[in-house]
Amino acid sequence: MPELPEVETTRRGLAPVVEHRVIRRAVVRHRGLRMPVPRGLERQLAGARVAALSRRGKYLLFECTREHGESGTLIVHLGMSGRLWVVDTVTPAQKHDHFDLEFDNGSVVRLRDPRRFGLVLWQAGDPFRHALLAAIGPEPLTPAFDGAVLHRETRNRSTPIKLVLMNSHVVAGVGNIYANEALFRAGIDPRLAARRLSRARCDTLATAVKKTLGLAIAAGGSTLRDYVGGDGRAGYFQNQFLVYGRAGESCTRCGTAIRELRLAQRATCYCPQCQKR
DNA sequence: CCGACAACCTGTGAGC
DNA sequence: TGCTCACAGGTTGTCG
Repeated sequence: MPELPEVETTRRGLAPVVEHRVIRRAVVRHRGLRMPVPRGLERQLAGARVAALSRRGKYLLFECTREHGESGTLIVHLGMSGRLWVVDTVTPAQKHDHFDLEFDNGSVVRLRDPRRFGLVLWQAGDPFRHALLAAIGPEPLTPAFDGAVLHRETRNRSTPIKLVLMNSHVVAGVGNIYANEALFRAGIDPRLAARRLSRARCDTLATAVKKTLGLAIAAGGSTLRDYVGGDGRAGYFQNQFLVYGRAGESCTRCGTAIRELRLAQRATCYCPQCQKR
């Protein structure tokens, strides 16, 4: 999927189009996403104004208000293959276009998600009352995530450090690509048992996560297959990958061949020279 | 609580 | 060309 940088890129592309605009109608063509698209969502959205488009981890939050009645939030997650971008009302929906948000100015925000691991949900009132958002870990790009958090979260775990980074209850939004990249940047072997990470290396790793995500956002995210941001443009961070997808190629830092193995069925790429246990 | 694993679903590319 | 298999950016639920 889009990881945090791709979701943030999508958010930045969509925000100028949707913020302060009124939703004319919502169209649901397929309710069978990872969780069912709630019945009555179309009614909740029609006539509502999007006050703000925000993000929490990999979740996009369309914060909706209305003149009369309760405000609430449209929660969208892109799963593995979801894309959200702007079309116009005459653009025909294609096979995997499951959801549209049509605005009063004729812009249509369209969700395409072939694998249907994504989510389209509604939460009345405070969106963080939703169980999915309430359970999520700190935002990695804020001070709420740091070496101290990582240290605390790793003390009692024997699982590989990479899987802790990818655990959304520990830190929000870090997926497979950026976990690999951040561990390289921090010089840490992805297989290292989490509890064996020293306090100092927790600081290094937290910093590396922030750096990696920040650079990726600045590059507009990574374009794999046909991902595009909310403004329809491709990201280019994939050209800056240091280890991900580079098995057999030489390490940019030391020249050693990058290796690949599987952790929890996920491709794990690392430099055996630069990354230590 | 932790950890390993299957499950959800479709598309694509590699290998034969 | 076409078949089969492994794998792809994520997350949840189940079971030990």
